[in-house]
Amino acid sequence: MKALAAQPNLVEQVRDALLEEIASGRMQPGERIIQEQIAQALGVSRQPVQQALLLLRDQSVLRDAPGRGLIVAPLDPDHVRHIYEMRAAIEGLACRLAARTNAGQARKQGPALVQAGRKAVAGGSVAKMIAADIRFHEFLYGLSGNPLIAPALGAHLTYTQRVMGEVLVRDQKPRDIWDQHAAILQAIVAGDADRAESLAREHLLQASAFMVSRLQARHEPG
Amino acid sequence: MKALAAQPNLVEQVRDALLEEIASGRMQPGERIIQEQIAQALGVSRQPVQQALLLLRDQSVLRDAPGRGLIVAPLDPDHVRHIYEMRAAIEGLACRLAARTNAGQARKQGPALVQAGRKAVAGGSVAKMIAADIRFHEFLYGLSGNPLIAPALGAHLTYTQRVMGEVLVRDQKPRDIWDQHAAILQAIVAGDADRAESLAREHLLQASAFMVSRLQARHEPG
DNA sequence: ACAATGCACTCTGAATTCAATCTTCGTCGA
DNA sequence: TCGACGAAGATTGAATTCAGAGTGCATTGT
Repeated sequence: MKALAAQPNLVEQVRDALLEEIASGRMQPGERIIQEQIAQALGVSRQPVQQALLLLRDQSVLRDAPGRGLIVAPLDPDHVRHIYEMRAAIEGLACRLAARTNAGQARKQGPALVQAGRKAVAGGSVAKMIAADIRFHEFLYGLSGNPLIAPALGAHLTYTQRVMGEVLVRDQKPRDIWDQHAAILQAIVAGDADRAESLAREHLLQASAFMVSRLQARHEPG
Repeated sequence: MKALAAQPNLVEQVRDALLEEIASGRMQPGERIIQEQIAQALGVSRQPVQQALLLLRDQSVLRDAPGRGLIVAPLDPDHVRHIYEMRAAIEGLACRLAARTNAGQARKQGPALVQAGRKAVAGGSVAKMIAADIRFHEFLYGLSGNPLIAPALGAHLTYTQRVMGEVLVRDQKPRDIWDQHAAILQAIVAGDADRAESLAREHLLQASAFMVSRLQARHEPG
């Protein structure tokens, strides 16, 4: 018999709902968070809301605004740079580990993801491009065999998602990223750990430079 | 005027108290956590306790034990290995960044920490050795200029602290780690990012191998 | 004697209530 | 007219209460 999936508790549900709101842009950076509002909107009490907010604050998706509670963390270019630095380091590790221990699974499941990504780009929907990109990166985390990687990057990925949403809407050069993804995958399949790591790093550093410059361009003249 | 230190809220205090209990070994791995007990022991209600537990669970200091609440996460050798992999990647990044941007501060404040560490080793107190080690590593995080690094490793450091406590009590070869620390510092001061990164990685991979082997040796015959 | 069933107790997740703090708006005085 | 003081309102942190789920023990039947 199959274990029936215990529905996640309210805290998880609230957290996911908030992440969705933020990632989609329906909650703007800087926007103030009022527990009671969230609670009413979701039809729960303030208690699980408060706990979910605590978790999000701890992962700096939200930020303390002394005196006025919590706000959605702004899309600070510096912060974006910091996030990509972390991602470069950790995903580099993920690819190194994946190449060393999981080349087989990479060969089996990877190409489908790359293909899906290229299709999303061809389709032109920003949301789908972002979703495909994130799925690919999460796939890498899984391949690594180190269960600490995914949660460590979870919050940052959400943030990244927001940034990509902001940036890609009007400026899309996402074609080449799937070439890079394919190259990374190839290195993993080949079991070349050093190469997989350095490709992943380069990929993210490039993405970082791109995102930061776009964000700054958007802020300065604005 | 100095911002008067708002005393941390109860959640923080409870979390720190629990971390202290766990790190010191007064709470054993596998031991069950009962909210009401903690609350009474600390003289607060269950509410802040519950929130602190949530945070600790999210950082896998605690673990779900389905049906019986939360337990202190056991000292699993695999988990230790995973932690050190992460640390190697992230601290490698920290040292690279530090070398690139903060050599001056490293030169000014680093040597004192190394000296303090060597003194702690000479003194023979395990608690002080651990404290000095952690202070040095946190110093590195600060030098990096990336504020995401410290919180990302915070929980893992606590865990590491526990492991070191378990291991070092009866088996101490901690002399050379301060030579390694000194070498890392030197590379940072010299602004040699590549060298700083690779030294940091090596340092942690060695530490990992040491800790894991000791833990396994302790588990298998026991 | 052993296994299965039922009951009581414990514990957690969630809701509700309470108190303290911070903000903001209005008014008064210089 | 500008600034300071004060009161009212809003909002959060914390305590208390409530309900549901699970465990373990006792009891009963084979």
